[in-house]
Amino acid sequence: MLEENKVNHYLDFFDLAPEELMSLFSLAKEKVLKEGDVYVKEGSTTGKLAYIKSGLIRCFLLKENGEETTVLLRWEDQFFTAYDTVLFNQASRFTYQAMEHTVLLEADYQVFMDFLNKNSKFSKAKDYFLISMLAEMMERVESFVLLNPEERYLRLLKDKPNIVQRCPDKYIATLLGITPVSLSRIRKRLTSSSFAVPKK
Amino acid sequence: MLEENKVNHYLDFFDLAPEELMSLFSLAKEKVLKEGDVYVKEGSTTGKLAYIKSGLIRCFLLKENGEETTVLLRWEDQFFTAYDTVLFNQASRFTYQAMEHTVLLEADYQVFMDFLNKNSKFSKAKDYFLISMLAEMMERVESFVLLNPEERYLRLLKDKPNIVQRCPDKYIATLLGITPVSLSRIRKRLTSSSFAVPKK
DNA sequence: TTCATTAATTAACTTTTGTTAATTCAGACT
DNA sequence: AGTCTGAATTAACAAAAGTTAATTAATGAA
Repeated sequence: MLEENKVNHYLDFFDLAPEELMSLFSLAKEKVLKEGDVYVKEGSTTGKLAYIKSGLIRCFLLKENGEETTVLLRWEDQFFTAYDTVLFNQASRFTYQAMEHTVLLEADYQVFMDFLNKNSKFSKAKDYFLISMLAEMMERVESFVLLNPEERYLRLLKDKPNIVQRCPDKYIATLLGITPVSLSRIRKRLTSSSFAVPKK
Repeated sequence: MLEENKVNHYLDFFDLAPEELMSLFSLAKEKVLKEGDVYVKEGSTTGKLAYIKSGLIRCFLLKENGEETTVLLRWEDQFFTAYDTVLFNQASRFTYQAMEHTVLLEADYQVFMDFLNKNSKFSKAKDYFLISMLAEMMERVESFVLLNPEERYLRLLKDKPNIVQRCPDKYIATLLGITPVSLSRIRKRLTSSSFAVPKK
């Protein structure tokens, strides 16, 4: 289960009674991943909804040339799904891998949603995953049309300063839509312009 | 109202009875925009959900230097909202403008959602806007991390071939995260490599 | 501690994009 | 037809990013 302060946050946020929140959690089971473990493999069709209690998950595409492109990074207190399966109803083109020791609460997406649909008390909770994910993706799209690669890197540092210590640069680079070589140059430019670039 | 074939599509898609679908439409009213009309202005706090019966809407940010960056294009049969207001609960940073004669069905977002929440028959319809918007934004994010500007342009042409005739290049360019000059060069490169670039 | 492996940086070079400005093109209006 | 306006193209140059490969740094296992 969750810690006291997070439970209270969700009670408030979803506007639920404690028993109601408990009934939601009863649908989920805990899953522990160690660094490097694959949670969802390319080709998988398991429609899971997962909440990250702690840790870091990387969603990436393995290209024909053997290179990996990071599409998403999800960390503690965020939800995620293999969105190919849940949104597009197809086998996952992506692999979801733990970048560090990670603890998930996972539930079957459809079972969870059906449960939420049975009682309108849950309507707020039901929207939460979709809305928060959509909000984040909109911000991500904005960052691509409004910012250049250097600015996107700075924004990521602002959003999640310790990501640099938790995830290799080569994965961060492709997440930003650039190559690792280019990210290295950006870091150098920032350093030489007296910006405090986080050490690895 | 909608044409017969679209009504049938939504009855099927949302799994509703005709009367139920009608009750949804009764919440919306039609709004006609002519080319250049502003639908939502920067600073607005009206939380509307709109369905585009026909036409094309551009969502853009006006930057300090006077330049406009297109963040979204939405066309016929798509939903949209001033997402700043609905997702982030803040005044819109963006302006939504009709690029051509456009007919909308609009409803107050909160009134509409509250109505849908009252009856679980509507749960599928309720998710539809969020899921389809999220799916599209995920594809957009993918296009930025997996494709270069030329490939993003080609993908847009594939998704919506007539967009080139309906929207000036300078707006398409910023939507792709590049400058109008760069898009012009991409079009030239494609032409000279015997690709059939659509005429304006 | 040493060795092997992988990540990150640097270098050299090519390609693309950004920027600014000039030129050409197309549509709207008188 | 002629003029005006803004879009699109082109040009010229600077800046940044991609690519490939070499070098250095960091990490982990024996």
